[in-house]
Amino acid sequence: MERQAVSELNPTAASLLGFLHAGALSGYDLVGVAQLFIGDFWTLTRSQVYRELKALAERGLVEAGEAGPRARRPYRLTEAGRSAFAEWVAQPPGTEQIRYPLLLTISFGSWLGPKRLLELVAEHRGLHEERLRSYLALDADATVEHEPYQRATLAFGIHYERAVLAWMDELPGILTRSGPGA
Amino acid sequence: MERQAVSELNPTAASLLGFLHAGALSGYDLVGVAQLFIGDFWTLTRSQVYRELKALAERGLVEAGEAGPRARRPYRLTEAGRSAFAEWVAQPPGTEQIRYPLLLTISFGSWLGPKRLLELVAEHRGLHEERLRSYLALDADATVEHEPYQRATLAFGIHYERAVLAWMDELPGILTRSGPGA
DNA sequence: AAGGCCATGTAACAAGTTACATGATTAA
DNA sequence: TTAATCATGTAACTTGTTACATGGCCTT
Repeated sequence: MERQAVSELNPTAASLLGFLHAGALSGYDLVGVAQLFIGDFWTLTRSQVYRELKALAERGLVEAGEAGPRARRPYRLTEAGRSAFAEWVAQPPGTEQIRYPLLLTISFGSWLGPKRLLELVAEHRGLHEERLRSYLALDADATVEHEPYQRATLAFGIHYERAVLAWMDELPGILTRSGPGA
Repeated sequence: MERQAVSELNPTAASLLGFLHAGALSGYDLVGVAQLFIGDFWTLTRSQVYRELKALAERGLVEAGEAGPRARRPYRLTEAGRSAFAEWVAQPPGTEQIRYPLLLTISFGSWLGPKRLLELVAEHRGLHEERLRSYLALDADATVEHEPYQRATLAFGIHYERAVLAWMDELPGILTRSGPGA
């Protein structure tokens, strides 16, 4: 059954190893860093991070240092961790996953009717506008030295948010044919 | 603590109830229907479906009929299930979740360099082209009577795939400044 | 020096995935 | 009529989420 070929890593764990290249960090810090750098397209929570750190420590890919104030425990990358990460990052990434509850609701839109649906969409629209604005600001901000890789992921966000907004803009036309609902 | 207010439903379970409005279906059938109608923006697996059906049956929201051939057990919506669904569908949907491993890899792109990254992107590109093609075909196909709600979700897919492709097209420009890698 | 807030972590539960099991059909 | 295939489901494990616990830090 081979529980673990050589060093199978899930993407979340691998990302943690990636961030630890910059120096030892506590679980709490890692959550912050991860949310900042990959949070827009890779959700993770604190509990996950702590669990992964514990598992990584058991596998010898990280080492916990002595606890500081507030039980803060810094984790340091080991050599094994370094090479496990290198192995992971070289692998072809899998396909994306999207879970969009608004689309579900629209799928079952016949229970609500176009009017109510468009209200719901309008509520979401603001969020997407705001995200786009913040992405564009980041993109324009020359003082933040983005390395090209961050620019690349940022560009994705910009394209994505624009697509969502464009889609929302054409929804009234799609939904209001064949009789108004509710 | 209130384990379950009146009829808390997760979106997956709610969708199953939604599909059961059209008549009794087995778990297997439900997987098929769901994959067809919402599979592009809401992943679900067989095991999940069976588990949810069992849970829904325990809560009286569906009823299992007698097993047919191959242990096929059809589930029928109850009145309670009907109203639980109605309640769910009326609620404002949550925000979307995206998990895109390719973006993760790009985030850690400094370990690979632009050349290798662009190869990875090229591999993914085909998939997105194909999805876009199939969406456009569906959209153009007038023989398939789409109700507007399906058109609406389809339109999302089209915008999304176009955005991904456009993003991929501008990646070489973003990544190849500041020295070629690998 | 007391009260409230915030950093840090854990535990319990829910949802998602992978691998396996079994019995009907179908085709050779 | 046996072997192959496929429909249907279950079990075991991994990942993700929510709620809670604790104790240092800051403010008054």
